[in-house]
Amino acid sequence: MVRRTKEEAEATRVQLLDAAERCFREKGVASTTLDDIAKAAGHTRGAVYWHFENKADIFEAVCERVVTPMQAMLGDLAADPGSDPLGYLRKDAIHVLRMLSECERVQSVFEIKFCKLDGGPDFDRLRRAELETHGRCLSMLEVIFEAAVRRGQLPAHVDPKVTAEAMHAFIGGLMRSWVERHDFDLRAHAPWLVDTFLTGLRNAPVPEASTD
Amino acid sequence: MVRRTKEEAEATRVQLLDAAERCFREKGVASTTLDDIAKAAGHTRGAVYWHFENKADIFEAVCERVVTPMQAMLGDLAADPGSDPLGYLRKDAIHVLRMLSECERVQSVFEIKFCKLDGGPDFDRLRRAELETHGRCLSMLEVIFEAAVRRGQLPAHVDPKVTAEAMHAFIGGLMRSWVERHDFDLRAHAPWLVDTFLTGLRNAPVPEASTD
DNA sequence: TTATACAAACAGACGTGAATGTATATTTTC
DNA sequence: GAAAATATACATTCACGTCTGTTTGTATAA
Repeated sequence: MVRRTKEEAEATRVQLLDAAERCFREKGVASTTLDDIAKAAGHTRGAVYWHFENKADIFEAVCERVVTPMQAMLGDLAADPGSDPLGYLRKDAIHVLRMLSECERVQSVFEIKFCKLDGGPDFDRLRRAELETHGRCLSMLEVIFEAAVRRGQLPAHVDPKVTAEAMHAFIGGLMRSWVERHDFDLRAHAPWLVDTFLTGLRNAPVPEASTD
Repeated sequence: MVRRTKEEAEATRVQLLDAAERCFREKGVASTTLDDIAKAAGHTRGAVYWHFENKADIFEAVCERVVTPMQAMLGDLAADPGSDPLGYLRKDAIHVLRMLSECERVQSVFEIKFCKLDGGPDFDRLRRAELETHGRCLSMLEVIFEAAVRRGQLPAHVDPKVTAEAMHAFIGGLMRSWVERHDFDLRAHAPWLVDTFLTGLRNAPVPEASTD
C-alpha cells in the first residue's frame, strides 16, 4: 500500500488513534510500543511516524478527541450560576456523571489519563494542562459554594474551599471507581448520589462540633 | 565498598528501597531505571540485583513496607461494628485520613500505587491483590451500611451497595486529591468531611425523588 | 487532454542507545 | 579459605528514530 487519497489517509490516522486508545487502555501507556499501535491498526510504524512525531504526540491526539468530564464541568460552570447556585451545580454534576457513563470513548480516555499513565517525563505538557484544569475547576466550585452561602442555600459555617475539594473528590472518586470496575449503575444512581452529597452540605455540622 | 556485615547489608537494602520510593514518586515507576535507583542510593546495580530480582520485586518490597489506608480500613472494619455501626465507620474513616496525612511513607506509597503506576504486564500480581482488597473493602462497607439501616441509623431506602461505593469514592477521592496537591489541610478537616458526608446519608432523599 | 513533475502516504531496513540480566572480579568478614 | 556482599564487565534484547524506497494521487503546463 502506498500513496492514498486524502480521505484514505485521514482514515488511517483515525485507525491509528483508535488502536492507540485500545492499546493504552489494555496495556498501559508506558508498556505500549509504537509497533503495537501500528500492528493493532493494521499498518506499520511508517504510518505512525508519518502522522505523528512520537508516542507523546499520539497520546495528546488521543486525548484531544474527547472532552474530559472535568473540562466539561469547567465549561458549564463558567456560565452565571444565577439565583440557584446549588441547583445549577447539581444539574451540572449529574450531567458530567451521565456524560461519562454514556460515552465509551470518554471512559477510555478518562481511564487512560488517570489509571494507565505513569509519571514519566514525557506527557509533562499534558499533565500541566490537567493540573491547571483541575485548579480552575476547584476555583469555580469555590465560587459557586460562596454564592450558595451568600444566598442562604448553605449554612454560613461551611468553608467554600474545603467544600469544593470535597465535591471534586467525590465526583472524581465516583468516576474513577466506576471506570475501573463497572460494578454499579452510575447512570441510574447519579442523581441520588449528587443529591445525597448536597444534602450533607445543607445540613453540615459546624466545624467545631466535628472533633476527634 | 564491598563486603559488609549483616547489619550493613541490611542497611543498603533499606537505602535501595528508600531510593526506589523516591525515584518512583518523582519519575514514575515505568520511567525509573534500576540504575537510577542504584545511583540514588549511592550504590550500583550489583547491589540491586543482589537484594532483589527485578523492578517488580523492588516495587512489591516498597509496597510491603507500609499498610495502605485501604488495608488499614479493611483491618479495622473486620471487627464487630457493635451497636453503633455508623459511629464506628466514622471513627475509622477519620482514622484512615489521619493516618495518610501523618505518615510521609504512606503518602509516598499511596501516590506511587495510584498515580505513578501504569498498567504494564508486570505488577499484575500486585494489582490483583489491590483489586481484591478493594472488593473486600466494599463488601465490609456494605455490611456496615446494612447494619446501620437495620438499626435505624440510616433511612430504609438507602441502598447499602451504592452507598458503599459512594463512601469509598469519597474517601479515596479525598486521599488522591490531597496527595497530588497538598492544597488543603486534610488532617484538620477530616472529621468535618466525614461528618458532612454521613449527615448526607442520614438525610438522604428517597431514590425516586432524585430524578433528571 | 494528456504528459510530466512532484509530493503525499506509506512500508521496510538500518543504526543506535539504553536498559536488562548475567557472569565474573574484588573485597572483606567470619 | 569460604562465602557473603558488592562492583564491574559483558552480552542481548528491544524500542526508537531516521532514512530510503516505492507507488500513486494531483497539480501544472503543453
